[in-house]
Amino acid sequence: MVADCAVDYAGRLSAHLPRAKRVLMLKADGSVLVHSDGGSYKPLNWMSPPCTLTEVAPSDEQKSAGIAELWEVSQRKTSDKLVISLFEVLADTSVDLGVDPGLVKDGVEAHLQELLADQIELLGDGHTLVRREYMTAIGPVDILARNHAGESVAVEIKRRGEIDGVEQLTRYLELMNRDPRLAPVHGVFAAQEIKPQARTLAEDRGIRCLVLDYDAMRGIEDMNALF
Amino acid sequence: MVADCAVDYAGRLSAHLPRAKRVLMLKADGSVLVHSDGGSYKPLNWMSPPCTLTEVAPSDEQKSAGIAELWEVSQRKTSDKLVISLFEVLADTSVDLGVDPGLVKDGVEAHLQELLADQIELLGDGHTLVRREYMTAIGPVDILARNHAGESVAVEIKRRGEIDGVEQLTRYLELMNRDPRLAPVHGVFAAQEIKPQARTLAEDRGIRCLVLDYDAMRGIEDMNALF
DNA sequence: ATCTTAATTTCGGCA
DNA sequence: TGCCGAAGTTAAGAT
Repeated sequence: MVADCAVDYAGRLSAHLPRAKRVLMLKADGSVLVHSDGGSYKPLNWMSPPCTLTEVAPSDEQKSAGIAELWEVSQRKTSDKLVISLFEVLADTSVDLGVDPGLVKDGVEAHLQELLADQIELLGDGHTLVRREYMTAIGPVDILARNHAGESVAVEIKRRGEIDGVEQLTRYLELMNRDPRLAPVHGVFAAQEIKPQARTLAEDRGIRCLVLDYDAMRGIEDMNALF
Repeated sequence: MVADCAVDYAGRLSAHLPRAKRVLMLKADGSVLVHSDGGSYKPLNWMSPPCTLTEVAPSDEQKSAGIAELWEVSQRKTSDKLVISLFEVLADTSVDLGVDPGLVKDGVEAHLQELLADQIELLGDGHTLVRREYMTAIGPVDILARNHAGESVAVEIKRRGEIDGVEQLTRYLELMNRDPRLAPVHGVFAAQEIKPQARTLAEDRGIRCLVLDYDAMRGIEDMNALF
C-alpha cells in the first residue's frame, strides 16, 4: 500500500514520522513495515510479529485535520504500540503469497571454519587439527589444533575481526590454560579482515592474528577436490 | 510489485531463493528488496544502494522454462550481483514518494547519559561530575565522576546491560587505574535493565551495578526545567 | 524458553 | 571518508 501518512511509535523508545508519502507493507503474520523511497532494507518504522492491527475511528478533531483512517498496531507482550494516521491512500494491493520455500546460503563463517580445518597448515608448518567446535565449559572453540611442538593452539574465526572476537578468544584461552592437559594454549585470531583496534588488543594479549583469503582458500579447496 | 519469481545473489556470499510468490520493492535510489509474507523487517534478499537495475533478455532456454523477464541488479563498487527471474507479475504499482522528512527519536543511550550527567547524585551522595565522554587511549568512557572522598568513578551506561558492556568497562578501568592521576578508579555499570549474568560478572570484578529508571529520571528532568 | 553468537547486518557520530 | 559503537537490532543455533 502507498499512502500519505504520519506514524508514531511508543515502546522501547518514542519515535515520530511527520506526514509524507510512504509505502506500508502489511504481512500475513500481522507485522507492519513503513518504508521510504531510499535508505537500505531497514524500514523507517515497523512492528514485529506477533502483533495485531486494529482500525480506530478518528476523533472529530483528527477528521478535521484530514485524517481519513487511524490504525493501531500493538504487541500484547511488550506493550509496544504503533499508530498510523492515514491522510490519503494512493494505492492498495493485496495478494496471498503462501509460505516461502526459504533461502539457501553459502559462504559464511561456518564455511571459513570448514576451509581452515581442511587447510590447517595455514596456521604454520607442522600444525595438525585436533577438532572443530572443541567444547569448553563456556562454549565451543572454533578450532583446536597442535603446533609443531605438540602444544595446543586455539583458533577463533570471524568474517570480520573486531574487539569482541578477541574478548571471546581471551575467555577461552584463560579457561583452557587452567587445564593441565591442554596448557600451554596459544591463541590465533583468524578473519578475512582484522580491524586495527582488534589487532592491537590481540597482540597486546599475545594472540597471533591471521588474515584469511577466502577466495584463495576456496580455490585450493576446489583443486584438492579434483584429486 | 508482487511477482512469482526466483532470486540468486552472488557477492559476499552466495544465496538462492526458489521460485515462489514474493513482494519486490524497487526504491528510487536503485536498491531492491525481496520480501516474503512473514518474518520481521529483514528481507529474504536485497541489494543495498548505490546499485543499478538492468533488464536482460532471457535466453531461449530460460524462456521455455517460463521466465518472462530477467533483471540484474549490480553494485559497481563491491561487484555484488542480484539476479531476479520473473515468471509472472501479479501486481505492479509505481509512485513517486519524494524525500522523506525523517524520523524523530527519543529515549536512547545518549539520552540516558545526558540525564545521568544532570542527576549525578544518583551515583550516591557527594558525587560530582568530571565530564561526559572522557577520552582514553582505547575509547571514551561514558561518564567520569568523583565520589564524596574525591576518588574517580568511571560509569558505563547501557540501555540493556549485558556481558559485553561489563567487558568494555573492565578494559577502561584496567587502563585508567594505571594512570596515577586517576587511580584508584571505581566502576559503575548503569542500565535500564541489567541481565543476571552481567550483574554476576560485574560484581565479581568489584563493579557496582545501578539500575536506571528512565521515566523517573525524565520526570525529575522536567521538574528541574521548570526552575 | 532462554541465552549466545552471527549478520550480505544498518545507522549515526566523530576523527 | 573510514573507523567504531549502538540498534526498537533480527535471526539462527544451542542449552
